Amino acid sequence: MLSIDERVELLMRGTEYGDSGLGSAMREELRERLIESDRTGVPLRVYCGYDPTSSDLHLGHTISMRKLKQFQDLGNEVYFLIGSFTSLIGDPSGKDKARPLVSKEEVFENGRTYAEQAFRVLDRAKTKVVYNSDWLEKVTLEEIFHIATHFTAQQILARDNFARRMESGEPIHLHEFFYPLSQGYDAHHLEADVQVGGNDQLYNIVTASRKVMEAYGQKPNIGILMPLLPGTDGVQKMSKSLGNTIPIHTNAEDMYGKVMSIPDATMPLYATLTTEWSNRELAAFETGLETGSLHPRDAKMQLAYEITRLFYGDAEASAAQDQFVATFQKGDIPDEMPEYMLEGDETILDILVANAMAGSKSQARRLIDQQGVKLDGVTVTDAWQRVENGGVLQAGKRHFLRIKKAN
RNA sequence: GGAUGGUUACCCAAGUGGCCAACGGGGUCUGACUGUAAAUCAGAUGGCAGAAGCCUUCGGAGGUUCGAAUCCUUCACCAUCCA
Repeated sequence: MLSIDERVELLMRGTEYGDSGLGSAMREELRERLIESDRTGVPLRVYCGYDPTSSDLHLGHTISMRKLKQFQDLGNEVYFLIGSFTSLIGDPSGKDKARPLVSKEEVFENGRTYAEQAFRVLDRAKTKVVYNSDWLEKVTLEEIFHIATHFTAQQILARDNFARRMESGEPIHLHEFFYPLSQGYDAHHLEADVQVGGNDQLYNIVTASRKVMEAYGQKPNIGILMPLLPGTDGVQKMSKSLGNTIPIHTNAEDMYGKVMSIPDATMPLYATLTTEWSNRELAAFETGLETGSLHPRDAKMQLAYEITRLFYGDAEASAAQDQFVATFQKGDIPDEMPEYMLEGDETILDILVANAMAGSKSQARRLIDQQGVKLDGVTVTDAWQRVENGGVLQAGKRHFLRIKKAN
């Protein structure tokens, strides 16, 4: 068993508060709560909420999940909360616009897949999956009033995203005010000792949740705030709506390739947040990059391998790596690719469309015009060319199709 | 309840009778260059059509006109401000 100090160090690793006072206050509370837990033998109750507004979890979500895993490995009780109620409101955090509302059916469908995907990181047997609609749906208006008396409009409007919207005349809907209160209610209901989340959750986790818990006479939860992971563009936060995600639910090749597509400057952040490298390995990685002793390409390959390995294991990760080297570094064709049986005398144009390598015939023509289509390595110039004897058709850099002749 | 503004392609946004398949930006795609990327440069970006050309699109429906994203009528939705 790790000492208290070691545990605090581990659990606070990678956190980001944007305010050193808050960070050290949280660290101190965590230490006290761990000591208390040791004394009483009651594990800490730790949770993180996920709003299932889209169907897939991505690498950004795994940051908080890895943190939950650390708590879990230390014997604490972990709740994976699915925001089946709160996602109907839409978290205004970090948003300059109100979120579009999602339907209830969608939310539950997504919630199910979330939990499944989460077990790629978390220990299934030790994780409790809960849905906040189970209790939030039953909260009475009276109770809402009771909670709301602890909040002021000024306080909420002072949050910079609301302030910006006030400034620019963007609408602020009243229901958005209730998001932080609902999240606070979750913490209260779960009697949470610790709540993990992205640092855009500062208000929800630290201010709102603690306020609500205090209103109920509970010990306020400790916030463990993690930085947000930028997407594959390296700039904006990873988010499905921006299309810059690395989904968990994919395959090893895709994951490896997507990690390889992040900009160089983003590598250290990814290494810190999404790998299980020790502090020492991490330091070696970073100094290697700084001093130039580690080639950025090789560094990124290490990173891509490590991230892929965590989800798919060594065998698949190294297969993905081999394939990546072959296709992108050597320009070979990959070993595996979809196949297509010739039916008659289809033209290349037809085949491209039939196999979704182009969205329409017009698109396929453009692709050919732009010299983006190759048959067995030879650039196709004639859209009406036939593929008599089969071969490998390539569209762009990464889409391949093995065409076979029917017998 | 009153006043005003708005609804244009994946997103933002220009266009206020013909030169509009619709400026510009973002995104995306392709090519070049690379270290795989990023950055940069070039091109493309509704559909059908081997060229010409045709068809569909500017919130919905109807109308005026030789001709409408642009004018009129009407419906729907959204927002801001003042009560």
